[in-house]
Parts: sequence; structure tokens; C-alpha cells
Amino acid sequence: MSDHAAKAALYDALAESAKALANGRRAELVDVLAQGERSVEELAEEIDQSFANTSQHLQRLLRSGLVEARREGTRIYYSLSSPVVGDLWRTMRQAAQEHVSGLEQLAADYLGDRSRLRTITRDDLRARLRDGDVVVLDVRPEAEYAAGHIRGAVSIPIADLKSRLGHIPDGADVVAYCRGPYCVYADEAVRMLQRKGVTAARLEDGFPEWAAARLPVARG
Amino acid sequence: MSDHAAKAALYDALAESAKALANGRRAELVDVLAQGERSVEELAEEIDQSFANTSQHLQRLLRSGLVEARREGTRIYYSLSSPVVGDLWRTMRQAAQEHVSGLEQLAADYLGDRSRLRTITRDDLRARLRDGDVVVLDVRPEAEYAAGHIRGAVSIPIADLKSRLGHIPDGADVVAYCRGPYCVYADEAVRMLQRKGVTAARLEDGFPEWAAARLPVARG
DNA sequence: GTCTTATTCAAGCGAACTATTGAATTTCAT
DNA sequence: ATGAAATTCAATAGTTCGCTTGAATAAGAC
Repeated sequence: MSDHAAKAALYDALAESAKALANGRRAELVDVLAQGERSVEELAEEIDQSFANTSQHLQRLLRSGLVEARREGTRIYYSLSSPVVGDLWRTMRQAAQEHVSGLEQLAADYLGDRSRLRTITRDDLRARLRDGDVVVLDVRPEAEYAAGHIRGAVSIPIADLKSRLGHIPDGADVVAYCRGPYCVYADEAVRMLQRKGVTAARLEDGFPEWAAARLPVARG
Repeated sequence: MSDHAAKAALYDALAESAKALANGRRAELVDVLAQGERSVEELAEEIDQSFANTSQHLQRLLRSGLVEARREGTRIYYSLSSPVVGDLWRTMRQAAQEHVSGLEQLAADYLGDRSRLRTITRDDLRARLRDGDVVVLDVRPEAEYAAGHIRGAVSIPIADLKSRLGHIPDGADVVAYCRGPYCVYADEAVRMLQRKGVTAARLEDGFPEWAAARLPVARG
């Protein structure tokens, strides 16, 4: 093998990890898997695709080594192979945010108007958690809360929020969070709370970013 | 537009930054551009491709927003749009290192046997620079040294090393570095020095990694 | 065993990607 | 203006990608 053929082959292999994420559906899959392991069925539901297509994308991720599979009875659970995969997804998302044109508009199309949605940064939330003057709501599905959440947060899945509004103490200052910057649950929660007269804001991003920043987390 | 169509469009856009890097030749281009701006001609030479093909890949990177172009007379110089692009490339490379199977073999095919090549980490080099008991050699082309180098390093492009071996003081302890972990210049330099009886090691990676770690750098 | 459920496999087809070729464009120098 | 150099454009062909459809497996329940 000539020298530049060997070099080309090496860089082709390095590009494999990018190829694995070079598809919107696979990006969605990784985004969901960053919350914890999932079965094919759950994943297909999350990304609005057929089983066969979802399975195919998962096979591709599996071949790239970025995800792992585990069989449990009749179900197969997929998960990210390591934290570096989450890093890759977040870095790639940030690069897109800074450089891909038209992204803001697409985000607005999906998320709606966020201009009236108060947001706070991780550092702000951390400081306020230390002061203890804030109620933090994890509005993801319960299983995701169990797999890991911001230390001190309470689990109220978005679907249950309406019926549990009474549990929010009067005059509370609420911060809601969910999966990440493009997750709609926290937006919904904040809007619902604001309509009820509760002071509420959303964390700028989600749990994976919190954990990646090595801020305090808890499980179970 | 229905909700899951909007979501799909958003994630498609987020995946654009990965698509831009999802090709070995474009990965090589970004790797070179991480050293500083280059003309199309220089880039085509570096990645062993035709002008037309190189230009095409650059257009694609341009469309993704990851690189910028600047005209100077008859030449057009490309450069990375921001540091986050370098972060993306390094993260993606690390993900490939950890998860893409067969990569080690491909690296060995290109780089040859590295088992006799002493390597030192960034932190080690930093400590030894503080103690002042080491000669650091930047063996990249001179223009790359000028665009930025490890503070305290001396520029001896690999092509000039042979004729300047006399300048290495007797009994010196040398560390050579170049573009990154898969750059061959430092390997060559260390081998050449070791044959001459000089104690030499290569930095595990290259200048962009040093700079990204916010270790001391200099210019000019 | 048979049935059911979860997942994968296999084939097909339109779309996008990649390298090649040769012509066209832009800028500078004469 | 004319010519030369650097780069891009346009057309092409082979390859891979991505979604659909329907059949095939694998594991557990009956």
C-alpha cells in the first residue's frame, strides 16, 4: 500500500464517527440515548420512524461503535458506548448552532416563540441551588429521572404536571429542565406554570449538559 | 408544517456539521486547516487530490459554515470559522479512537511501528518546560510555526533537520512535535535524532491540542 | 409444539455523494 | 487587449444512503 493510500484509509476511518452522526434521524437517536438506554420500539416512537428504519439506523450506529446493544428477553436495549459519544453529539450541536445557517429559523419553527420564556444558565441554577431558594422540576419521563437527575430536583413528568400543580408551594420560584436545549417539555412546563401565576424559568439546556459539566447529580 | 416534520428538519440541520466532516478528505482538510489558513493549491497537495476535487470539498465545508474563504489576488485562502470547529474535529477523532474498530491497525499501517518511539504527554512537557531542562522542536513547516507554536519551542522544519543537527547541543533532551497525533513529522524527527544518539521523544499530539488545552503559546 | 411480540433481514428504488474530466471564470502581469 | 495562474463550474458515472415493503428470526407465553 502506498503512503498516501494508507493516509487516506486512516482518515476515512477517523471520519467514521462523523458519518455515524451525519443523519438527522441518527442524531435524534443519540440525543435520546444520551438520557439512558432504550429499546428499539421506544426509539422508533421517539423519532417518528418505522421499526425497520429505526433498526437500520441503530445497526449503523452499532457498526460505528458509538452505541452498544444488550438483549433482555425479547427486547434489545441500545445505549451510548461511552461519555465521549455524548461529548461528540454536544460539540457537533454547538458547531451547528454557531455555523449552520438557517438553524435558528428551524429551531423557531419547531419550538415556537421562546422570547417570553425566561431561561437561566447552569451556573445561575447552581448558585441558586446552593442558596436553596428555588424549586427544580425534572419534567422528563420518570425513567429518565431515575437514570440520573440534577441533585435536588423533583420529578414531575410533563404529562403529570397539570394534575400536580397543587403541589407547587405558593410563591415558589421554579426552574424546569428536560433533555437538552431543543427539548420541548421544559418549555411547556414553564408556559403552564406562568399561566397559573407561578414564577418559572427553564434551564438553558438539559440534564446531559449538566452532568457533562460535572455539576452535582443524583440517581434513583 | 406538522410537528414531527419540524423536528426532523431541525435535527437534519444539526446533523449538517457532522455531514461536513463525514468524509476522509474533508477530515484531512480540517486537520490541516487547524494549523492555519491555506490556499486551495496547498490543500490539494496536502490531501493528494486534484484541484477540482479539493475545491469541491472546500465548497461543501464552506456551505456548512465550518470554514471561511478569503481572496488575495488570484489565490483564495481557506480557514476554520472558529475554534469550535477544531473542537469538533478533535472530539470526533477521539470518538473514532475509542470506538471505531480497526483504526489502530490503519494507524500502524500509515505511521509504522511506534513502539520504540518514546512519547510524552502535554502535562509532562509543560512541567519540563517550567524546569527548563528540555529542548522543544517544532518540526512543522515554518509558516505553521509562525502562525502559532508552543512557547519556548524552536522551529526546525523536518526538511531542514538533517542539515541542522549540529545545532542541537550535546546531551540535550529533545521533545519534537508537529500537527497532531497522526502527523508523521515528529516521528521522523525523533527517529533521526535517536539514530544520532540524541535523547528524543515526541509529544503525544500536536500544537492544536496544546493550544486547545490553553497551555502557553507564542506567535511569530 | 404454536402463537405472539420485538427485532432484524433482504430487496428495491430514488436521492445524494465522490472522483474525474474538460471547459469557464477571475485576477494579475505584460 | 493578451496571456498565464489559480480556482470554480458543469457534466458524468459508479457508489452509497435512506426509506419502504414484506418476509424471516429469536425469545417468551401458552
